[in-house]
Amino acid sequence: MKTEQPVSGFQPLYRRIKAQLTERLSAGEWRPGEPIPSEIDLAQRFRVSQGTVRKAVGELAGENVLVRKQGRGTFVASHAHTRSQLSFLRLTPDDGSVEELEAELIDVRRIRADATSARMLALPTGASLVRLRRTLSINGNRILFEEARVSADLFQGLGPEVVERHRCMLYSMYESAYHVKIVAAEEQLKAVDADADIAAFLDVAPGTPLLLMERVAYTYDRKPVELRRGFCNTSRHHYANEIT
Amino acid sequence: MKTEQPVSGFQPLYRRIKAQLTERLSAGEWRPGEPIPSEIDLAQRFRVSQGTVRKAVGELAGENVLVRKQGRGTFVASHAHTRSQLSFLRLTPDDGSVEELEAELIDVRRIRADATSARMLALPTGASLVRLRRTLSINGNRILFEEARVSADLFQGLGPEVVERHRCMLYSMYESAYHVKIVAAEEQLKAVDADADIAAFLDVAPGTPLLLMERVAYTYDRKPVELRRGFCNTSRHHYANEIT
DNA sequence: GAGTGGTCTAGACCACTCA
DNA sequence: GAGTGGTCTAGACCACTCA
Repeated sequence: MKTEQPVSGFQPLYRRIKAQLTERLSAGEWRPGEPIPSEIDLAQRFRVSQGTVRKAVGELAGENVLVRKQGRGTFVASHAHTRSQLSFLRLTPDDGSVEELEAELIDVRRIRADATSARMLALPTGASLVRLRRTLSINGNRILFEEARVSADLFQGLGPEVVERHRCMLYSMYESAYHVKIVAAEEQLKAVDADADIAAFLDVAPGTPLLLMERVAYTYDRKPVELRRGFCNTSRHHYANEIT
Repeated sequence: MKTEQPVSGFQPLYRRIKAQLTERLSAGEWRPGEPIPSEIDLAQRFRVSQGTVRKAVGELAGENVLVRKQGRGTFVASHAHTRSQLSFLRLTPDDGSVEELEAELIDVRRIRADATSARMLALPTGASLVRLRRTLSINGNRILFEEARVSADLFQGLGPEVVERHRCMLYSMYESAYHVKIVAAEEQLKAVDADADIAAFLDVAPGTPLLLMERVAYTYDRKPVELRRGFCNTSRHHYANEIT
């Protein structure tokens, strides 16, 4: 029997259940890839009907936080178990699909957060960050240069070895090596000219138009944990988006 | 009591209800902006429980085909009634929001469908199309040049007068003047250099990097009805996208 | 065959809107 | 106060997976 009342505004029961599930996921009670208890079990624990649990789980499944598998159970979504490892990469060859994806690490360094990075990561200016740079090839064509920035505090000991060990799959690494699960992201896209450095990395002439992708990635409760900036050669590839 | 059985594979009842609702929407039984019958009413008509109707309506609401308003009813989504008239435009100023949106029509012409356009619109090559060109300004800055192509057969008599009369709000015009409701779209983005023509329209130097947006817009049952191609000056604006 | 999520029902009651 | 969508329950049964 729940005793607390919402301070203001109406919060349905299933949302409070959802909040409790999110809290437990965030605390690591159930790890990515693992099953959570069955709906009947959860209903008994929370002393609500199965329908109410289903509604809470349904919303989390809709947000790709949980994955339901009929006949098997409900699982914590995992970047390691995503079939393509590409769930957050919207780039596709103009003809055909992504058959092969290869990342080449350039470097991993400690840097100080500038004012903008700090604000976007909700850290103090000057906070210690880890900056990782790499290139990505799709089907053998190197088309993306990107850099990622994360808090050095949250990702202690993050260096080239850890990255290589996880085959450059960053979100999968964050999740298994640092227990930081990326659940959503916001991207802003622009068209820019390649400067000399990036042109060299992508084997194009300086001044070539590139698609600039800037991303903020969030963990549970919309806490920002990673900034990413990518430059993509879109001469034979495009960014695909569905609008509804 | 339903008698037909699915030919193969299991189709739950609520999906058949959903299909029937879609059919009626597509046939124009309920028009954009109008309410559909209440859930209790629909449940009686279809001889199912309210819960089953709710599930069908819920999926259509999730696809932005219907809009539920507690205490008032469920309405057919309408581009004319969307608050911002921008539901499909993902462009935002880097600082601030879209306060004012203004379109300037360039021309409206009949053209023949090239092989690609024809294929994407599921029409024969050489079919008659209407091509509309315009520029768009956000908060007084002209940042987008775009052209739209639709079947001349489906949009009979589409000329500059019709467009102007609807204040350049194309999807709203398709819906009210031609009973064609756009419900979804797919976009592909690239970075390109401005050619002389487009540079002139956007008041930029030729060679300026622009964001190219190519879109296929669909009506009910994923029937393609419009092709659009836009070139955006992203020096002070960006394309915003949410990834989950 | 046991266990899981998925569907469907009937019914009670709640939050909200509008006349 | 009538009517709408929104929540919640309890229970039956179905589709699917796996040992």
